[in-house]
Amino acid sequence: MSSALSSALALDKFVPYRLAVTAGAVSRGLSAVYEDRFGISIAEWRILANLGRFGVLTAGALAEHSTLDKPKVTRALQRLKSRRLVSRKTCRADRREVAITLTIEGERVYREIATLAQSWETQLLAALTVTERGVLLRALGKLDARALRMSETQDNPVARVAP
Amino acid sequence: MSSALSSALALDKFVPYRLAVTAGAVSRGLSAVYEDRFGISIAEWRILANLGRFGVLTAGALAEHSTLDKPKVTRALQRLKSRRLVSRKTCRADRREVAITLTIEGERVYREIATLAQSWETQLLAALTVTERGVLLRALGKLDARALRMSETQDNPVARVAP
DNA sequence: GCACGATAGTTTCATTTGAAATCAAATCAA
DNA sequence: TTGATTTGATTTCAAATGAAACTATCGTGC
Repeated sequence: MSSALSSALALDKFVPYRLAVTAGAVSRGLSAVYEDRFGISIAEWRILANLGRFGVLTAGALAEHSTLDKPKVTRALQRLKSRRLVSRKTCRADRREVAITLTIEGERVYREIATLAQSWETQLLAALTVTERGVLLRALGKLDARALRMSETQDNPVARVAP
Repeated sequence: MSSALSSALALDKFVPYRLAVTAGAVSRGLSAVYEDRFGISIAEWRILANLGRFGVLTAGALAEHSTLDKPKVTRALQRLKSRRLVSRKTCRADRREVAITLTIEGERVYREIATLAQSWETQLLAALTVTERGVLLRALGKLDARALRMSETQDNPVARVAP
């Protein structure tokens, strides 16, 4: 019935669209698990996760690792600080920087959520074969790198993407 | 140096995180291409794309197809309407529904962006082998379905995910 | 018919967002 | 030094967001 354009874009095979949809569904599904149980937002969880993984980080490093913008990091840290899950200390060497670490309580919460997140992921990945999981992760890495590279060269008229 | 927790979650292998990061990079990269050139937002493009693909759709169907919430659809439609890229008509059969179609100009813009988007995707996918592309799309589909299913059964204590 | 609840779409409003401005400290140049 | 510039982090503020309330219409039972 509905008169689609002859040369219409096949959205169901269009990778940017499919990525956005799946990432959204997965993100909402997982965050629901810890948001209502711990009152932790996605941004807050990303920060906890990176602190759990890397130990000490500055606010800027956190922004980079967790791909959050600076104001989001500042605000998430304020909430985490007020709940005593992280502690902040201006760096001796460069007093513009703030070193962030998990408190004991922060580590406890991190570990609880990490366990939950991991078992949620296990259930999710049960939908895939082992091979598919490997290819998926590798493909995501390649696409990520390529997308960033394309964005860079986009703004910069001198540089070109290699063929 | 940085004292990571012994049992830390390996973020670089954690699928929900990797999906979010890659989807974000790809989405930003692509939208930059049409946002500055056409002044079309992501939500607006999704609507154009679905109209281009399906011809006529109600606002509700658009929301479902494009995974946007209702207010977002309403507002995106207002902007598209004011730019005369879509036309609205209340349905004869059920006068609560509004049938949306692309105008001639809307079709033109749709086709232009679709062409751009497709060539952008081609450049992106050059990072992957043909096999990887296939596996990626299939995996995304499976993950999407599974994530939705897990979210449903989460809220509903009776249902359980099959093993 | 007329009340009832359900559904499509819009609007409201308190919250969230993020680009740009700001502040503070470090680094560079003269 | 001292002024100019850059960099890390925070704050501001206008715009976007989305849950809930609302409006309009539909279908159903009485």
